[in-house]
Amino acid sequence: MSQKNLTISDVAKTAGVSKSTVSLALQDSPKIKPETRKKVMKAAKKIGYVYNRAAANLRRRSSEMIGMVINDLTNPFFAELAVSLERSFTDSGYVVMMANTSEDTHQQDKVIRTFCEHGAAGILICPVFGTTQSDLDPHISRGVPVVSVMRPIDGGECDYIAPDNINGTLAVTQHLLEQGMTRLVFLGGLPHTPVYQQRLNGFTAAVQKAGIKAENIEVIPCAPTQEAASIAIEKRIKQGEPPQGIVCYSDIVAFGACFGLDRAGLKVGQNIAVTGFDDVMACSAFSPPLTSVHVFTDQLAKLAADSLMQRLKNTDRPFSNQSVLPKVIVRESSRLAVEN
Amino acid sequence: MSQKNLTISDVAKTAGVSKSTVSLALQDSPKIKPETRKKVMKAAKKIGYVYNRAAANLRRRSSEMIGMVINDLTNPFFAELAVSLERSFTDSGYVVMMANTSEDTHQQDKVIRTFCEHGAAGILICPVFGTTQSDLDPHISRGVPVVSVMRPIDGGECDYIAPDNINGTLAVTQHLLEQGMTRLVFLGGLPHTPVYQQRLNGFTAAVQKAGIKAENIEVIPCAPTQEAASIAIEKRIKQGEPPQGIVCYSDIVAFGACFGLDRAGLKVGQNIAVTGFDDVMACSAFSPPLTSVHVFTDQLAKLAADSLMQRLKNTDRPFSNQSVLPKVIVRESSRLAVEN
DNA sequence: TGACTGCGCTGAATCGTTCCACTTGAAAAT
DNA sequence: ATTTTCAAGTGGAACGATTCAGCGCAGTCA
Repeated sequence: MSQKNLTISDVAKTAGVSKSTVSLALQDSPKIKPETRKKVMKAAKKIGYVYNRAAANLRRRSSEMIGMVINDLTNPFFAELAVSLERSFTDSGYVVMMANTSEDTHQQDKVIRTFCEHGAAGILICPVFGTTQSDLDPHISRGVPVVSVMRPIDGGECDYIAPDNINGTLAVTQHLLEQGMTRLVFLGGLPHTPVYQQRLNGFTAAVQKAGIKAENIEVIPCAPTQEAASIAIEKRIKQGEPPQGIVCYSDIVAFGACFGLDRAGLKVGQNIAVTGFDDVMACSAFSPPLTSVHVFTDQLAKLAADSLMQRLKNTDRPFSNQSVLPKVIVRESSRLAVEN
Repeated sequence: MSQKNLTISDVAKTAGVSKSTVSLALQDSPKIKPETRKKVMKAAKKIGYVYNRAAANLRRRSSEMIGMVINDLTNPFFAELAVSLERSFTDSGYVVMMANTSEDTHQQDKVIRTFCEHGAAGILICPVFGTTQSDLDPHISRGVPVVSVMRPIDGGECDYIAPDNINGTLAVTQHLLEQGMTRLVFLGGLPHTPVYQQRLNGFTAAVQKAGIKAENIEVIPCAPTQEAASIAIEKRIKQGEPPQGIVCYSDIVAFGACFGLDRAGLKVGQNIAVTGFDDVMACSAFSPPLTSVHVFTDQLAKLAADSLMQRLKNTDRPFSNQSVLPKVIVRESSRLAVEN
């Protein structure tokens, strides 16, 4: 049955050299003559040898593997971010393994522990809301660095990379205000989360600066899902005079809002303006194309990956928070007909 | 600096027992008295010990880790499927590591190899279109089973699980025909792929059975993205009398089609019917809610996970193809106003 | 000729765990 | 009283790689 695993020794035997030579050859060591190396490679290919990285890492006491922990892969924004992150790491020669936590703390604990048990060199995490440093500690091997993206870790001894949420919603709200709108809604998001606070703060700052009267401003939180958002906005529209513009917590919320408004008989981009946040790919293909706050996902991913890789080289540098200034991308959903 | 890794021996020392005892205690062996076990656990927690699964797997020559290879995580359907699969495996006590290939064969080769190098017990793959068994072979360690989902592997020596694409589009096309429509379009998909062939075949079978004249049927392939679909359908509408119904290759295509139709001034669910395939979560929150072919993602995931786990127990059972009969979910996008 | 250099390779210890073969001490069976 | 059995735990050889000290050998130099 030859169930036996093929090892470096088997390669050595077929190539007629020693174990050590094979090992060095596989690592492209200059101590091995190119000719010998070729011979080794050929032997390896011939018998179908597959490197055992676990064994290597055991001896070498380090790895190139980084564990990526994502809160919700069914959210297009996080999926796009995850893909970007993965690319950043693999471009630098690291190996990425990914796991989804479905916004569940237990699942999150489990996957972090699993990654550490498998010898991850570092952890990149989009944490579940409310994650604290002491949630993570027991599962992380000593010395394994953590970098968090998008959401902070409470008491976190780690680097943290996120878009500048405040200035993002500030800018997009100003974009609506500049068109002369005076009755605005901030829609979506979970009130107890820091990201919500920041995005709402940006919105509030903009309307206050513009001197808008408080009674013309509404804040309608809801779960950041299409369904919740569409229901919430539909309900609001039924209750009375509609606002002129809706600044949404995220693109997903904005999509939901558009569907809800459509059902309520309002025309987004004509009777009413809607803006998103994140600028996922679907924004531009949407109808009407959705104005959104572009957060430079690729840039966030690159910063996050770089932070983690820096820290792998140099454990004891101070922790840093980095934020990326987003940019408003104006599309049709926020252009109103002149009248009304 | 105490950079030294904590091992089972350190735990043994603090607990005042032997290495072996700790190992057995961690595995909940009945050879260890509960009392001793408690003592060991306490010691482990106290010093912050983290199990080294790589070392264990090395010795034990097996693992509970399965590698999941996904072609495109930014596609909501595959993201939902991936999450479902992950849950199926973790529910059975397996550890899942995931990687995205972005529909790139090289990336796919790389992640498969990486999983094998890290000692994956099995591989679950949504392969890039066109993947053949001989693409995979060189990267897979001897005896590691592979299960593919959604898309077949050419010459594949593996189990294969997918929805019954033919009957899916057949049924949804019939749903349109039953409403008296006679001019239909099949939109989207890449012609050289098996999934496209099957879905188109189902469509064709339905219209033929209904005796629809060939000149009333159009097939418009395009990349299965929102953008491509919206452009393709918009162009088609400009060219002349619109069809009554559009059967789309996938939900993503259908979303794009709806946006394109909207821009072209047609009202989906009133002037024209649109149907999707996959029934992703966003279908029901869409406006109008999208009629789609529900493929029972959870069931597919469960079958796939079970197949892989079966094969891990019993290597030499014959390979099987399983398909799940989908179900048409009728929503507003396919209900036409009586007139027209 | 003998000492030295350095290239290319090898032998053996080691990483953290598992698990088989063994020990030990006490209780049960003869 | 002696043997047997058993429960609970220990010792140490693997697992498949890395890595370092060292070895033979050819070439160089004085």
